[in-house]
Formats: sequence, structure tokens, C-alpha cells
Amino acid sequence: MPQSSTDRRRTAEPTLLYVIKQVELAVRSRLDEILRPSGISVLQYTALTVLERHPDLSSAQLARNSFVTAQSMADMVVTLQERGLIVRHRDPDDRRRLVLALTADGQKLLNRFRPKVAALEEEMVASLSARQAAELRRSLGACRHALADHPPH
Amino acid sequence: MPQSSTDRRRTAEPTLLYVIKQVELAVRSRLDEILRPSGISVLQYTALTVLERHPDLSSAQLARNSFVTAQSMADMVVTLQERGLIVRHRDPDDRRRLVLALTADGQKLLNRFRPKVAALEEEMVASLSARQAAELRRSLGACRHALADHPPH
DNA sequence: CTCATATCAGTAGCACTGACATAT
DNA sequence: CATATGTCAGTGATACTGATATGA
Repeated sequence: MPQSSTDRRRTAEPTLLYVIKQVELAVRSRLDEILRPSGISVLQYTALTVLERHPDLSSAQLARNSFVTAQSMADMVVTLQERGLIVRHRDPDDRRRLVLALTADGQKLLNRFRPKVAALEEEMVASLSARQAAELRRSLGACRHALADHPPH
Repeated sequence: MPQSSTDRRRTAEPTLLYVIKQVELAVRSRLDEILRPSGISVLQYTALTVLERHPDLSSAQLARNSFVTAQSMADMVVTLQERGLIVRHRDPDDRRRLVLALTADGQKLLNRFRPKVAALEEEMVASLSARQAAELRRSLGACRHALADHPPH
């Protein structure tokens, strides 16, 4: 007897949103282990990698990039500053902005953990071909783009 | 002058791990808005959908599924129970286990928000073909599987 | 005046460690 | 005794709302 396609109790097919969440949960769990010796959290590490790729961001810009409020990001920025991983200085062209930059220690921390993080990514895509991994990245980028252009509430 | 492939300051290419995190952040932000009228959090909603697909799980099993400790999940389970969305009863075959089940109200809540959540997923994959969306799901499933089989720390 | 940025204060949800009782 | 489940207590990192000051 065929099962109803609308009986979600018996369809073992989870939604795409759920699968994304599951992968992110697994990644975060593994990154937690990797970063534990560093003393910084996964979110703080992520913020550092963003600053590495996009120098001279303000805290407010970093907040929008991470879909959190400016107040939430401010706490993390202060923490990273107190640990000597970033510095802040006024933007002379817009004296409201406090521009963020990695310190030598911050860069050193990123360099130290990059191999293990890259190994985790390798492990994650081990069963995919290079073409499949590339398409995965493209598709996720399209998903991100589709959701990003949304008026904040 | 060609840029060095190891100078991550100038390579605009973020890691796959980062792109996954970005999509999950965007999804969570949008789900927050959708679920705000319901009074439950994204994590609580997710737990309800897991119980819908896999009835008779214990809190500890649910915790392992979500990569969190049993204590963390216990808090959420108590909250959902107090709101009348789930019930718990002893497993007669293993009297340690407290088996979880959706209540009628819990099922009603899921049914009420399913259309909006499905619409969000549609919006996310709008620029992908059906084949691309299917491959995205397959690849993410492979990633999840590759990371799941890891000894807990 | 408006908007954006940054900050301060208070609150709440979430996850953690450690300890413990109970059942297999 | 060893293992798994569930609970209780305490703690910390995170993100939120609301209010305020400052500069474009």
C-alpha cells in the first residue's frame, strides 16, 4: 500500500532547510573542537576570517553581514579587541565609523588554525567529485543571494 | 601582476564552510520573522518537525540528532511540554526512557506554519533548476553523513 | 530634521560543566 | 560494576529590546 505523499509522518524526506541546518550544526560542533585550544568561539573565528577577506569593515557592517543586530556584534568586537586580535580606529572620512583591522596576533591565530579548518572541509566533501563540490558552492551562493535581498524587519 | 593563490586577503573566494554558515544564518533570520507570531523559537520549531517525522524519540536521542548535550535539550523539551505542544510518557520496555510525542496543538502549530516555511524554501531555490535543487539536497546529505560519523569528544 | 553609528543597561534563550539518582 | 537516561544547580557566551549621544 503506497504511502500518502502528504503524510509527513511517514515520508522520511526532510526539507532542504532542515538539511542545511543539520550540516551547519555538524560543522559547528566540529569547529568547536578544533578551536577549543584557541580560546575563541566559532562566531569570533568567523568574524576574524571575514575581516581577513574584507579589511576596514565597521562593526555595523559586520553585523549586517552576519544577520545580527549592531548591539550583538559590538559585544563580540569588544571581546576580540580585549584579546588583542583586532584593533579599531576612527575613519577620518566618516568620523562615526570605527574601522576594524586584524592585529599580527589575530593574523597568526588564523594562520595557525587554517590547516585544520581546511582539513575539516576536505573531510566534509570527501565523497563528492570536484565538479560536484564546485556546483555545491555555486548553488549555496545562489541560495544566499536569494535570501539576502530582503528588507530587514 | 597575478595575485598569489595563498594570499587570502585578496582572494574573494570564501570557504565552503563559510558559505554554508551564511546560508544558515540567512535562513534562521527569515525563520525568526515567520515564527515570531507562534511564540516558539526556530530551534523549538525544528525539534517539533523532527518529532513529527520520527515519533517516539527520547530527549537524549533528540539531543544527539541536534549535536547538543542532553542537558541542553532537556530545557527545550520541558518548555515545549509546558506550552502543551508535546507530551512525555515512560517507555514500558525501557523504563529509563521518556518518550516524546506531539500533541494535537503541536501538530496544529506545524500545519499552520508549514506553508510559509515551504514558501521560504521555494524562494531560496528559486534560481535553481529542479535538477540542481535535487543535487544540492544530495550533496548536503553526503556532507552531513561525512561529518556525523565522528566520535564524540 | 533624518539617518547611521556606536554605546550603555537590562533581559532572555541557549548551551555548557559537574553531580546525582535510576534503570539496563 | 559499567553504561545510558533524565534531572538539578550553577555558569558563561550570545542576542535581543530600549534609550542615548554623536556625526553625516
